[in-house]
Amino acid sequence: MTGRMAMVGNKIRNMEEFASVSGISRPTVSKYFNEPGSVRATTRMRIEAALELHDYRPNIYAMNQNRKLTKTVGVVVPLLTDPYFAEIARNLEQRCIAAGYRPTLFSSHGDPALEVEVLDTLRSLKPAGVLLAPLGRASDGKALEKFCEDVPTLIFDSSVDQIGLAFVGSDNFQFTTHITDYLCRTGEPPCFFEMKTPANPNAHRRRQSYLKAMEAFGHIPDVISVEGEGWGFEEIGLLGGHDALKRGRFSTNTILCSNDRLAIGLLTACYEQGVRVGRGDDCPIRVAGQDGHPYSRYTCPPLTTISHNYDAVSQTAAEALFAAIDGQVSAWKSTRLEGQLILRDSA
Amino acid sequence: MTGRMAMVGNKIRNMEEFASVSGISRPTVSKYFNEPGSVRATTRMRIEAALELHDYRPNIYAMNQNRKLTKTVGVVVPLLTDPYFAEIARNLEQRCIAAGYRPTLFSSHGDPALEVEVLDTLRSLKPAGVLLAPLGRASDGKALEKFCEDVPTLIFDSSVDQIGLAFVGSDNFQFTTHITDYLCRTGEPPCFFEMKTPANPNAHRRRQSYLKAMEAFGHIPDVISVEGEGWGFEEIGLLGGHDALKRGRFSTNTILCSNDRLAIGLLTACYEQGVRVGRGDDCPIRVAGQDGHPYSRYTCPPLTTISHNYDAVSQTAAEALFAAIDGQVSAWKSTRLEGQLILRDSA
DNA sequence: CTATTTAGTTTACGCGCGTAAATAATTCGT
DNA sequence: ACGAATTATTTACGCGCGTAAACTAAATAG
Repeated sequence: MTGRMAMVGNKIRNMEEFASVSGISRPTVSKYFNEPGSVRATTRMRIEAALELHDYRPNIYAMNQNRKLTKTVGVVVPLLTDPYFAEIARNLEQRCIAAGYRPTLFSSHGDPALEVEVLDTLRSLKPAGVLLAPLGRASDGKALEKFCEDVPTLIFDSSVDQIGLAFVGSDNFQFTTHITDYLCRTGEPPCFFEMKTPANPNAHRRRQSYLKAMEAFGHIPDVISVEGEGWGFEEIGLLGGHDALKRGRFSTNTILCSNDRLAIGLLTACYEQGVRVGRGDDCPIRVAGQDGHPYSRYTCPPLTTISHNYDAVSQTAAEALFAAIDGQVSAWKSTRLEGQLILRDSA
Repeated sequence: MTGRMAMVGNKIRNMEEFASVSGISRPTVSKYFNEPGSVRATTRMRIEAALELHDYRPNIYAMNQNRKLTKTVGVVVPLLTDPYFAEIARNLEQRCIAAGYRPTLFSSHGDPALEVEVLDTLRSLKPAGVLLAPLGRASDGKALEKFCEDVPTLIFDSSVDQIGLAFVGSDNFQFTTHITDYLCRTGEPPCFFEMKTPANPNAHRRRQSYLKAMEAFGHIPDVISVEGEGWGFEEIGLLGGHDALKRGRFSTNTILCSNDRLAIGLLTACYEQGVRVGRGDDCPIRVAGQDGHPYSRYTCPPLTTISHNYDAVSQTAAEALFAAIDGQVSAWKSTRLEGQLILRDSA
């Protein structure tokens, strides 16, 4: 229930009118809307009292026309239909609102051309800042770089060069090292299941990290790279999994997937071939993922994975952006947060 | 690759400047940006040639300030982290772009208060129209109705009274009747697994439809309503499923779930209790869902479901809205599209 | 080639608000 | 209670573009 009731019949058309009914001058009312704390408490209360009665809202187009920086914050993710990005976008959105910004959500839908268009649209919105998760490998690096010069942009999730204000994401080396370590300690050392041409640079880090970890533990690594383009990871995992299973491609009984969506597809392939997955003695293989995907709890068996710290990533990203918007200049830096191992039945 | 290159050094600051460098008067340039087809072909080409060289974009705030209706179209869904809504939002977004509108995406995040806030925000954006999927039962009906009076709004997915321009969604009666029929013909008649207090009115239609279908087939219905509030359907299905399995609550070997997300949770519960699901003789139960959730292909076993016709729903919804925006008045009507049975291994 | 239609140009105003400068009123410290 | 500091008011201008009116140039028809 908002407090708006008993509105007086005559609608307020603009700030001028609202100022007169509230008994405050227009410039002061203007100040109030741009920063409620910038007017005296008594004045603020009088304005808010008038607001209750007349439910006036300033015209956002007129507001933003002259302002150098708007209160808009753009949030861009590569693919909103991926629950991982949907979840982190939701998280960021709420932080923006809490900080007094107006978040606007965009998805590149896995398409580099669309990503550039989104950036163009965003530029014309004159946002105070942008939280951008690039497509990765497929991104138009030049376009991203140019955009970052024009608009205060914080890169998250997957880093592309050293652009923008800063980078915040997960420590993919720690992810893979940690879960590889776990798998080695609890059973056969894992082979690594991944896409041959991943869309995301994090995938490369994870493979490298797997190779390094296996070497450190004195095991022979085995990477299974499956075909498949685009962002339909589950389907790629399914098809690649079927193929690898049929050809006996897995050299150990433990499979570490490059990400959870791939693992979800692989689990389905295992199921369809009657291969029971889990850590029990009756299970011929174990499967683990990486990301802490919202659905990883509900796979069969529930997926052992190493999860992003969603809260910490989005909090760090949002706060870094807001600080930069507030003028706190600081050198570019990369923050990579550790993930948390989530032990479930699949491995 | 956009055609923008070789930009001249001096940046264009406004339409006045752009008009002069393109050799066209400002009012004509203004007409062009509002409707490229409204200027002569030769003029259009001259403007577009200048556009290649100078990459000017009109200030959208100044544009929208005076225009009665903007080119913005709001797309509102109850929960963007639900891949079903994410998918339909993506679909609608692309149709808006194709039709020359600027879609803006909003999620109510399952919160009625947020839904009202989204509507308020939307109102101040002066959108040409809105595609709104309400939260349902929890929505503030008064607020929705008032909003629909102010803004051309098309309701989709779940209908709330007879508000807005029209309603477009799926025919939930057909959904449940069809899949119930299938289940009855291929094995034991199903019992119905649902939430006791569903957030969405479609759930009520589905239960009623189940009851009616069972009666028509001469079977005794059995509805299992599980506890649980909110939008975490998988979790509710998981907990409710565990409970129902332990207590031997399912009266037949076939379970029809009110929706796919509930089914996903139930499948996990079955797995965790060692109950094999499928239509084979070795499987003690069958499970079916409803919605055609993007992940239903990847459950174990893959989920038999009845799928929304995503394309048809979004196309019908978008076209109805665009027609209304173009001034084609027509009486309120409700369009409910049939779903398609997707046979997989779970039932 | 002229009459007529169609499209572009000039000119001018207004939208709703940000914002600056000078001034007036209020608050606060002591 | 007084002067100093803070905050509000008055006045005025401009942002970038939509849009209307009167006019002029170009395209089209016959």
